[in-house]
Amino acid sequence: MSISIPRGTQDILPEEVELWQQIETKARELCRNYQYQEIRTPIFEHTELFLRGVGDTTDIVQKEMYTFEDRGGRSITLRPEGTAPVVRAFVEKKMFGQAQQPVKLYYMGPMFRYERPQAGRFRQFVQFGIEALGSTDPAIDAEVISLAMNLYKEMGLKKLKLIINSLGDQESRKAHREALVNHFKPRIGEFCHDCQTRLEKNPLRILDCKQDRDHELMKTAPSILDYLNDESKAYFEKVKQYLTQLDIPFEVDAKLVRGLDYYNHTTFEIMSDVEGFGAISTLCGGGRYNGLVEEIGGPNTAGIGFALSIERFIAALKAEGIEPNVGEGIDCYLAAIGQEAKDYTVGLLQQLRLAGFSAERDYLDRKIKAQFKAADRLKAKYVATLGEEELKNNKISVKNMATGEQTELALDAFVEQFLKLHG
RNA sequence: GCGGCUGUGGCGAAGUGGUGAACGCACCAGAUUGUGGCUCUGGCAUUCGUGGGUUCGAUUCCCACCAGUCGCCCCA
Repeated sequence: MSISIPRGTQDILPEEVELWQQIETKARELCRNYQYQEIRTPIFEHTELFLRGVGDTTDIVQKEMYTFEDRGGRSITLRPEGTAPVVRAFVEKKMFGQAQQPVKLYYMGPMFRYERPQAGRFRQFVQFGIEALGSTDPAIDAEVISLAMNLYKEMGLKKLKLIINSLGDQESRKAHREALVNHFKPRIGEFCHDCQTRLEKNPLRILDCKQDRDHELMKTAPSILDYLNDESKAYFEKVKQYLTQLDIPFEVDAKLVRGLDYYNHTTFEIMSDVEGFGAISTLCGGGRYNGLVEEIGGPNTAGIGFALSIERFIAALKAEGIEPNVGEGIDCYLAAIGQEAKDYTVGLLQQLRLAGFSAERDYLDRKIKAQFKAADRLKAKYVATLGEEELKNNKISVKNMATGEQTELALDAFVEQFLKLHG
């Protein structure tokens, strides 16, 4: 073994690519129906974008970014998530001014986070995500959630769990934040080191702490849902109403906070509910981020979106025993005996392919028997054999591999006659 | 960043401190000198992750490192 693949990355081999493409195709199709358009942003951005966009108290920024200095001395970061880059493009290309509003975008591509790999976690992974910018209608929250749910369902996943929460607007968050600080401050010494830091920076995330989850103050902690002002409460109710209307079951979890700083109002997560799935069961996460566009330097614009990982999608499909459709066999394998015949197949092969058939031949100078074996492995529907006899008589033998039937076609009209035979 | 487990041919997998490292699958060849899927026969690891140590001797014992894997933190 010489050089190996970098830690946390993976080669997706042809066999596996089949499933990837099925998911990608389904996602694009769904986006078309929902009227989300693809946007492609660079794989790296100025580090500053993520510091501002993702939030400098987050784990992503604090310990997971692939950051380096380029030759011009600029600090560059491989994108750890897709929302900040999309918002950057939205602001920079002034999409807030385009005729079609709200602006509904989707992206699909690799993201990078420097983490210790484990089941369902990679250093390079592929996210599919959508963003709807410029609307505060709760119906679009439901639309975003439903797109993700429908993608999973259409690929065959059954065991899904949707969890939603509302963090409320600025005013509600502020009131809740104060209540949290007052609640934890007197006894913060009993909490883990991280929580002590969180108290000042982002007390909301204390609720998310797994280490101190059993502490009595956790159970009595003020719930965000009790601090939503009337407007926020009404908004959340409307989102839930639409989800119900769409027959999408959900669970409300007031502790669902999400790791990124920019969220407000609706947050949600879709988890796999399959027995024996890895420790990481979150398939998709998202939420509303009404202040983010302004933070990045654009006009006050509402936004909501989600991101899901294709790797975890595939893991969930496998956990539920869903197999990709196996590829069809090839139409014709050209077997040849003797150099003259082998030379002749070069042209025939091209004719077949240009006529729309999938066709293959032997390139390892194998014997006829081995060529048939290869054809069988390719699940060839027909094998056309060309030898001295055929060449002499301007014929080519064509065998139907399923029935074993063999017929002869005119060599100089092979493709036309094969077209009829193949149907 | 921390912890558990693992590291033998293309893949799966047994094994022992001491001449030649089971077996299965896959692959290749032949039986069948121009025809696949079945069967039979034969072939296929100067070598047991890397480096060091213990020993007369190590794939097997010890240490370090590396890699994989699962979990913690956190996330997609």
